[in-house]
Amino acid sequence: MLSRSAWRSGARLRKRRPETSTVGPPARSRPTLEAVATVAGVSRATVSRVINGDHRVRADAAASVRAAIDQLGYVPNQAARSLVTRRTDAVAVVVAEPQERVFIDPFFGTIFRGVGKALAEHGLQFVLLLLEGTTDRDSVVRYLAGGHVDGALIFSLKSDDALPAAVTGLDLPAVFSGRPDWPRHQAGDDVLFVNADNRGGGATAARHLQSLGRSKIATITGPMDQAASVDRLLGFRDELPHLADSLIVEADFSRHGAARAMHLLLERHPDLDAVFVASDLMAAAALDVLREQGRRVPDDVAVVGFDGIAAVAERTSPPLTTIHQDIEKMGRLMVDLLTQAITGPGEPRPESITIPTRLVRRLSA
Amino acid sequence: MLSRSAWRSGARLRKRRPETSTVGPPARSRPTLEAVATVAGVSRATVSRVINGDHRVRADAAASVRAAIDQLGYVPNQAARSLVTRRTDAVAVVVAEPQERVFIDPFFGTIFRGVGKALAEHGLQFVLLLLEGTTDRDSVVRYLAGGHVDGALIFSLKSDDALPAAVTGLDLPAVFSGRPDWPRHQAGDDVLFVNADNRGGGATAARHLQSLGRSKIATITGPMDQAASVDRLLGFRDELPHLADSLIVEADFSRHGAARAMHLLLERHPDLDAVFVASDLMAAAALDVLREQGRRVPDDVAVVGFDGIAAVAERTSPPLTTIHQDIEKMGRLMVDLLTQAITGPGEPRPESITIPTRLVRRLSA
DNA sequence: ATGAAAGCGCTAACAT
DNA sequence: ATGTTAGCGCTTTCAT
Repeated sequence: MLSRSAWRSGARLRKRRPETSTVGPPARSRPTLEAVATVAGVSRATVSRVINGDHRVRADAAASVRAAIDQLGYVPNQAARSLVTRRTDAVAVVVAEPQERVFIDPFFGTIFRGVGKALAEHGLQFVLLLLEGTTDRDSVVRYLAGGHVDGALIFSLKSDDALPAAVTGLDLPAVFSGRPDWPRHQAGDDVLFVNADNRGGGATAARHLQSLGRSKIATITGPMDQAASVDRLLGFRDELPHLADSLIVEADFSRHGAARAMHLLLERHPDLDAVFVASDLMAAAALDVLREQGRRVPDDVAVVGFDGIAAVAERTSPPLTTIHQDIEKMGRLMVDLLTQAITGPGEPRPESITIPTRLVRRLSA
Repeated sequence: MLSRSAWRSGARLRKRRPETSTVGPPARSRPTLEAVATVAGVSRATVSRVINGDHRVRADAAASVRAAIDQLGYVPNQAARSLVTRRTDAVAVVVAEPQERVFIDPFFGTIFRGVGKALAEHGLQFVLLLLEGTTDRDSVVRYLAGGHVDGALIFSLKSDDALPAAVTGLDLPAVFSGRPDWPRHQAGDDVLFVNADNRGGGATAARHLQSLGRSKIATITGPMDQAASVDRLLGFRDELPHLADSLIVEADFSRHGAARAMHLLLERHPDLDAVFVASDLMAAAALDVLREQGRRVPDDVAVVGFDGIAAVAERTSPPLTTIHQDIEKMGRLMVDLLTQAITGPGEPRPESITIPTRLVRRLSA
C-alpha cells in the first residue's frame, strides 16, 4: 500500500528559471516540434511523421525537416510523447536486495547482462531501480505506477517482501525472477515468472554425491525465506530422506556466512565427506575453509555448488563441480515474457517458464 | 552526436487496447485527477493542491479528496506532471563501464550506496543506466535529453569515451566521477566533478614504502586511459623519480590482470621488496600470487593497495595496508553538487571537489 | 478557499 | 502528401 503523503516527493528542487535571465548562458529552452516545423516550413504533423518514420512524406520535405532538426538540436520531449502514446519504451528492473549482494554476487551481474542485451534488441531502455531500505518500496511503487516505464522485471527473493504484491496490484506488466511464494500469492494469480529447476538441481547434487560413494553428506543452504533456497534443499532431501538436521546449516548467500557454516559443519561432523552448497560464491568460501582445515577436496570432502557461473566455478581450487543454470538465458527469457505481456491482451497470454538445471562436473566432486 | 534514426526506438510494442474488451479483466484504465475530483465533489485544481501539499485547502475538502484517492487507487501520471513542471524528481546514474567491473569491483557498490542514500534524502529517484556496448551511448543520450531525469551522475572512467562530451552538450545538470580528461575538455569548461586526491595518494604510498626501508619498489597500475590510474602513478613517481620502467606494469583493475602483472614483476625482479597496487581488489590478487610464489608479506614483500574498502582490505591475508578514499562520501558529494546545479542559475555555482586520501595501515606494509 | 481555463509538447484522427 | 484539430493528465495563473 502506498503511504499517502509519499507523493510529495520531498524538496522541490529546481527553481523556475527566471524569464529575465540573470547571468550565464541564457537558459535556451529546448526547441519544440513547433520550432522545427517553423524552420522547416511545414506543419507539426509532418515533423512528427518524419521523426516517427512514417513514410508518407515527400522526400524533400523530410530532408528539410531533418535539416531543421539538426540545426536546432531538437530532441523529442518524452513526457509529452508518452502522455499521448501511453508508452515510454523503458523497462524497470527492480532489485529488492541489499546492495551488498547485488554488487557482489555474480548472479546479478550475469542475469543483468542477459536482460540488458535482450532489452536493447527490443529497443527498450534498461532502468535499474535499487531499493535500499524498506522506505524505498513506496517510492519505487510510485515510480512504476507513475507511468515511467512500460513494464517491470522484479528481483525480490525474500518471501515476505511487500513489493511483489504491490506490483501485481498495479496493472503494469511484470515478470518475476523465481517462483512466487509471497504470502498473498494464490495459485490462480496470473503472475509471470522465470524460474530454474532448483528442486531438480538439488536432487541431482544429492544423487551425484551418492554415486561417488559418499555417505556423510551435508549441505549449506541459502536463506530459508527465499523460494530458491527452499527448493534446492527440498530436492536434496528428495534423494536423502533420512538426512539429519545437524547436517543442514542455513547461510545467507554471502562468503562470510558460508565460511561460518562450513566451520560449524566441520565441528559437528569432523568425518563428513561431502557438502552441497547452495551457491557457487558460498561454495568457494567453503573450499577455502576446507583447505585451511587441512581437508583435501575432493579426496576427503567432495563439494558441489550451485549456479554454474564459469567466472567463479573455474577459478576456485580445485575447480568447482556445480549445478548449472543458464542465468543469462533466464534474463533473456524474462524480457521475452515481458514484451509479450506488454503487447497485451488479444495475444495469447505468455506462460511462465522453468528452465532445467544440470550437473557440470569439474574437480571438486 | 545523436544518430538521426535513433529516435525510432525499435518495435512499437504495445498494441492499443481494444476498446471493446475481449477477455480477462476489463482494462480498467488508471483513474485521473478528473475522476478523483468528481468522486470528491471538488474541482481538479483542489485535488491537485491536496496532492502537492498546498495548504490553502479546507480540511474537510482535503479529507474527502484523500478518501477519493484511496478509494480509486489514484496515482499521479508523471508524464503529465513533468510536462508542465519540467521536473521529474529522478536522477540518472550513468555507468559507462563493462558490467563485469560494475558488478564485481566493490568501488561501485560502495559509491552507489552513498549516492542512493543522498538521493533518497532529497526525494529523488535513483535511475541506474548501464551501458553495454558503444551502441548504447546514443540510446542513453536520448534518454537523458528526453527529459526523463532532472540531472545525471556520470561514471565514465575512460578518457576517450564519447559520453561525457555528449552529456555536457546537453544542457542537463551533470556531475562526473573523477577529474575530466576527455579530449574535447577545456580547462575553462564548467564541468562539475568529485575527485579523490589520487596523485597525493600515490605519493603517500611511495613515501610509506620508502620509510619502511624498501629499495626495490614496483607498482601495478590501473589502465592508463583513465585519469585516476594516471594520477596515482604520477604521485608515485613524484616520490620515486628514478623508478625504472620495468618496475611498472599496467593492469586493468581486474583480479586476473593484477595476478598476471604480479607474476610478470616477480619474473623481472625476483628481488623486489615492495609493490604499490592501484586498487584493493588488484592488491588482493597480488597477495595471492605472492603467497603462492612463496613470498612472505610483509617480510619479503610489502604491499600497499588503493581504495580503502574495508570489506576487501580487512579480509585479505595479511590485512591490506591501503590508501583510503572515502568512497561513500564521494557519492554523497556528487549528489550535493548535482542538487545545487539543478537548483540552477541564480544560486552561486557550486564548485568541483577533490577529497583527500590517507594511508590506513594494516599488516601488509 | 475554490473553480475555470489555459496551456506544457506531442501524436493521431480526420480533412483536404 | 500534408495540414488542422482535438486531446493525453496535469499544474497554475487568474478570477471569484
